[in-house]
Amino acid sequence: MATSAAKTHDRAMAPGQAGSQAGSRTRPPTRAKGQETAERVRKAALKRFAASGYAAVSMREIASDVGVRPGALYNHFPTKQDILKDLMLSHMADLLAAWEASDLPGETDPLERFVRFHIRYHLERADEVFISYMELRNLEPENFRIIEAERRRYEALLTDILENGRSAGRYAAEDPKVTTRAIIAMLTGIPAWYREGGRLSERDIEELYLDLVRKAVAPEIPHGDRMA
Amino acid sequence: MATSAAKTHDRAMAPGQAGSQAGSRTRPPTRAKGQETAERVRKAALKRFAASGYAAVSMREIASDVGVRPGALYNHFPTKQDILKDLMLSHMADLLAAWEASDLPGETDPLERFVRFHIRYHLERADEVFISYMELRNLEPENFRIIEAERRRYEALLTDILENGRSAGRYAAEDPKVTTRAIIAMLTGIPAWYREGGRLSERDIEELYLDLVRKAVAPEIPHGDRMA
Amino acid sequence: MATSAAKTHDRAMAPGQAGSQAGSRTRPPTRAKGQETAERVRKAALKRFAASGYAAVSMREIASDVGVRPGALYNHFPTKQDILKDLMLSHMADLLAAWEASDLPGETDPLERFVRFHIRYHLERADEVFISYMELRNLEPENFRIIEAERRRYEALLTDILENGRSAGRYAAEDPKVTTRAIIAMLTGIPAWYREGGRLSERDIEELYLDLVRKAVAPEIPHGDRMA
Amino acid sequence: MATSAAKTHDRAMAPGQAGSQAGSRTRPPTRAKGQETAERVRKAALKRFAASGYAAVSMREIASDVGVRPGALYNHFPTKQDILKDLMLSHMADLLAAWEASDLPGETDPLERFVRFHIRYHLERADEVFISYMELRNLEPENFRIIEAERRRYEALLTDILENGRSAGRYAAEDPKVTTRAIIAMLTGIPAWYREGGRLSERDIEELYLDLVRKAVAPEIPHGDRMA
DNA sequence: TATGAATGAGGGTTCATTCAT
DNA sequence: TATGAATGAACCCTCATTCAT
Repeated sequence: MATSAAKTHDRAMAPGQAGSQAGSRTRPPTRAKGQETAERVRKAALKRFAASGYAAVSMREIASDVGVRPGALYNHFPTKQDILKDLMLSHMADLLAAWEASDLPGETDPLERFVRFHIRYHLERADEVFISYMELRNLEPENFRIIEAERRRYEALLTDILENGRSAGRYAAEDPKVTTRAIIAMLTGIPAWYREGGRLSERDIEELYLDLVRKAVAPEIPHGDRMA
Repeated sequence: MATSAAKTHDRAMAPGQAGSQAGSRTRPPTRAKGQETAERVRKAALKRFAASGYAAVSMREIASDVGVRPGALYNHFPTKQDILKDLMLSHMADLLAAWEASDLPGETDPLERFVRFHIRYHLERADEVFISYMELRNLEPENFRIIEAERRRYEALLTDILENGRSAGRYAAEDPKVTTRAIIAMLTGIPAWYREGGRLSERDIEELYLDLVRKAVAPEIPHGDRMA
Repeated sequence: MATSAAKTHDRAMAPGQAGSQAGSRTRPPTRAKGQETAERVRKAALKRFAASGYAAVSMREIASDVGVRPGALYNHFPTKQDILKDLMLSHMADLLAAWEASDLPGETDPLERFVRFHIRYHLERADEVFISYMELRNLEPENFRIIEAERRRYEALLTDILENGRSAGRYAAEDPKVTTRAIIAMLTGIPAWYREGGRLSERDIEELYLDLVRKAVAPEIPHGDRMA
Repeated sequence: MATSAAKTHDRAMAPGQAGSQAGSRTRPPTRAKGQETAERVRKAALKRFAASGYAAVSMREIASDVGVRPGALYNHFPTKQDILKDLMLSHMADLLAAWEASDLPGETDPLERFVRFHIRYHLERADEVFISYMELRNLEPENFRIIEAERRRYEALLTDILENGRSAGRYAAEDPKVTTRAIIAMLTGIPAWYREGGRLSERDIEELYLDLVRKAVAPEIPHGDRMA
């Protein structure tokens, strides 16, 4: 599946990303054991940040989850902030890479592709998504800028789709930028309430939201039933 | 205006609510000076919580904003958690009261009324709205339950509208509960990016989102232009 | 005695000094109990810094000496550095104030007055003197500048004496600035080895050093006994 | 030059000394590369200790200066304390060896020889001298005793000179031990303020201090100009 | 109603050192 | 001989909160 490829890709990139943060006291782990520990740190921090919020999570808690003393974390990440940065950067990189790799077979409408991709990815990676929205304000300014740029890149994908669709007469989003935000907000809200095993399957959700989105940007308003 | 009536109402209730929580060690302040201080605490906490998140804000910061020593805060709120609870409870009470009071003149379609009300209220009270979404996880369980109940009451307003509209054949939301969440997520996302004085006025936003919502729940898809 | 007056003076000044360090989170203690604690902190820190050096002393140790939890220290001094600064500033202020107040009865020669004053004061306040020489490098740059200026003021006292004495033909210090440093280094070295109750009394020391200093700056070398 | 011979001598002895300290877990390095690294460690530690003080310098900083990971330091010195001990022992050995080797041509007065030697050596090896005075208290008791013994040996050189000179009627130091300390304190203070390229050359300093010392211990006080 | 002073817990981070590789 | 990874202790400091005044 697309996203698992992305996951592999991401982890393959990670050392490069970490290496690019010049001046940090902590080199990225190079030995197998260190790489494993670093990955466990990422996973523990992700879970904790998603559950309690960055500010409410202590390095001691993360260390305890990982099964290591607090000081050992600093062999892998120079600061707590860097763990957050790493998680958010990886997430955005994964997300964009997964989009590139997502070529749902038999689908031709790009809007449908985007909606399905977004829902699936966001349900699958709920924690990453969650902290990427919630912890933006806990990023230091420079990190914030980087993440914001990635986010805009992602949103531009949908804006392009809407604009192209409008030129082609397929959709009628009056203001593609606003519509982009509206659709993304709508879709991104799903993981906040969706629970597996509930009344609706993931596919049900996809269909329902796809229908809402399609109609919202449909080129024409049906005959006599405008409201008000 | 509707909301100012609500505000009065809310403030009148708030001490009573606080007093009713069993075990509260702090008497509600009764003198004018104390009420003023309490209000300044609420305002300072609101700004800070919205800007940095509950966990990242210290009582010292709030006290400093208010112009008082930390210890003095405890004459007005028994704990930091109670400040958060107070803000969120007031917000939900205000929101529902404002809805009751909102009778936009000349409007007849309830969905339009809801959309316009929600956008206006959420842009006007962006900080309250923001913390009400962001700080849910920092509420103690009982407080969380109370807030969640209020939130569901508010969402039920829209669900009812959608269900009634469907019965009447005016809208065609296949799954009104899901559609409610979709619409509310969409609308609630606005304050995250909307800036006064930007390209679009608040009224422009209202029209654009109203159009999206109307079409999304429109009863029929026009003739031959389905996507794909 | 001169120095006890100075001590009183110093403590009377201290709040003013502390108050002048704008922006610090910690106000100088205002209530009697707080003033007492602050004084105990100063004393404990002085002893510890003199014994082990600033860098090797922990706030925990100071707190423990004072009989208080570490956090309580921060009600009196914003940082560890501020304790050091306070000690060194007070010392220099005390020293200069004590010089002003030192009017040894019956003495007329200013060089003698200086030598006796310096030896007495430095033996009496050995800890303050010691940290003022040893911990200069642990002062933050601005604090360092302040202390250095005070030190130069003190040294200038002796330089003036030597220059005036040279004009008057009483002494023959060829280079009064260098001679100042030489004399002060010589005298300041005393507390490093002098122990009360040893072979020599404090007065013995005074006489011995006074003799060395007098001869060193004596205007003429006696007849034929130059060395070499 | 005298001191470079001493330097060679010292370095030749140092490993042996280190090896002779019972219980040392670290074999003295035998291969060329290790010896080089050990020397770089000494140099880096010397600079850092002189600049910031033993307690304020971390093994990580030293390792970083050397271009090596902290763990590698322990191949050369068993503990941080041993680096300090090594530096101070070497310094004292060097100093005494340099004195032995110092036979300034044409000089006959031993006091002049001592003064010139001391000033030159202390200006040339300012860092070693500095830490040997400043870091005494950071030596473990046994190391302290060793260093103190060496220091007394050095001071005894001057005391002997003064005593012999007094017997011979050349000088008149009333209390040779006190005078020794006075002179050494005076001379040792020079590197604290002397800067190359300043108003005075090293030779100027020598002459000025030599003059002060000579007069201070001159056998007679010139006729009528006693002070007071 | 507010303050100054304290507590006890815990925050992120650094430390000297060890040791398998 | 050097490294990467870990330990366990300690670092300075901040926290929410209490309480006598």
